[in-house]
Amino acid sequence: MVRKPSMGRQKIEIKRIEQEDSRQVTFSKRRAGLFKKASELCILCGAEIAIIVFSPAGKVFSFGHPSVESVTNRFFTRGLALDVIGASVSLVDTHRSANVRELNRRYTEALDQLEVEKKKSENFQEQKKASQNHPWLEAPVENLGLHALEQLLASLEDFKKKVSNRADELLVNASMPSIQPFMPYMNTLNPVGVTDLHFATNPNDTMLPHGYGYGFGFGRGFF
Amino acid sequence: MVRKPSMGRQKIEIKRIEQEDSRQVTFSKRRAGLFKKASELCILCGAEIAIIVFSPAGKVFSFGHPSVESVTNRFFTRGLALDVIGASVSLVDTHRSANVRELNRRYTEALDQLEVEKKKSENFQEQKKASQNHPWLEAPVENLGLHALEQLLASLEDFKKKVSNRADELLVNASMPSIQPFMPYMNTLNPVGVTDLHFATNPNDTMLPHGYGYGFGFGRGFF
DNA sequence: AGCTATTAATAAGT
DNA sequence: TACTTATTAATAGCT
Repeated sequence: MVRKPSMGRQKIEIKRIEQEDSRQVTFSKRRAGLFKKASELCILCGAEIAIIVFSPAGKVFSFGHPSVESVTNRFFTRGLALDVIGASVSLVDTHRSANVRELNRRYTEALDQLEVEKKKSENFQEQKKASQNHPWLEAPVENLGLHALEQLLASLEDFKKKVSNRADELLVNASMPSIQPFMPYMNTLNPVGVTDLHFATNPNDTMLPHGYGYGFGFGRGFF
Repeated sequence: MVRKPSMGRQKIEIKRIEQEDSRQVTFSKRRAGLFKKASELCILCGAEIAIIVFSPAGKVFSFGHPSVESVTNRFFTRGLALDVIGASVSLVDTHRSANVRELNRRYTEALDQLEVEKKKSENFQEQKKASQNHPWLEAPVENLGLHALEQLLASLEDFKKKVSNRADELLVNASMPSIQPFMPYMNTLNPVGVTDLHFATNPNDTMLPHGYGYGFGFGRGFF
């Protein structure tokens, strides 16, 4: 047999793949990889995970352990006590109203807290603006002794950590799209899903290609 | 220095990790890995992804591009014609459900925002504490954008050189007693940190831990 | 939190 | 779409 001189895996930059074919291949491979990782995380750590993936073409794929619905329901009703949730399932109007009132109360409460926190941050920002220009960078190093230099370097190290933390913060929290207009339903076309039925995972997971109309109202039955 | 003969990565079976501590660590590492993979898939292929993860302790983490809300809405309304949605329940019920859903969404949103704000405050407190010895190091890092941070790091680098030169002077002129405590700082101060700013995560994603200490029955424990 | 030795994932090529 | 292979990326076990 003649050996094939494969280039093997090459390093790639994480940016949009322009080549259509490669993009599709990469999508398939990586989606499979993602679901596998999720599955492993569930098994290894007992986590509950829901993943929904729309391909650029609009195909849907989902992974859920124990199921997408259970996890999303839990997510969207989080913060509500069990009795509240349980009561809501009854679908009795009276209870539903009570649940809505409770939810509303908590929402108001959260907004109040948010107000307080924002004020804190504002205060903080104003305090800091005074030193905006970093005048300490012009510090008279020439006059310092070795010991002082050591301390200075220690402080610089702390400062560098702050900068790193800030960078992390930006990367993680940067643009929380939280406050944005409610997404209209049906704003995208939904083509037909493809096959991805075989996958070595826990049978208790759901890992599905979609394309067949599949509807249970968002959060319905819980309020 | 004697080097440590780390065992390196070992092959593991994919089954529940019984050891509590290891499970925690693995959960954190792999959750991070999962979100990173998701982020890359979004960027590389233009996919839209929502991930919701509940740790065994009940803590929630989510990833969303463009947001968990938009993806889940798209998912749960997929394949349902508008009239079907309307017909499934009475008009009144439908509208009420929509309102409750919206309320719930805003509540969730508010909790997320709160999360971010609290983190900011925490960061602030830590910085305040850290910079007490050198109050002049108190710069408004938390107000800076990535670009500003890069500039700041550049300045920091210049400053570090000044400090280094000064240290060299002292060490050359004096009889070298305390080189040891000095060097470690030099290493950590190296401005390679600038590269950290370019982590390839799309700022349009949301990647959040949830529910720190809000006493809704979640968020306790280490996960 | 960091650090390696390894395993696991995967970009290209077929 | 599936298989192969050379590499890169993720991470298990320690500190």
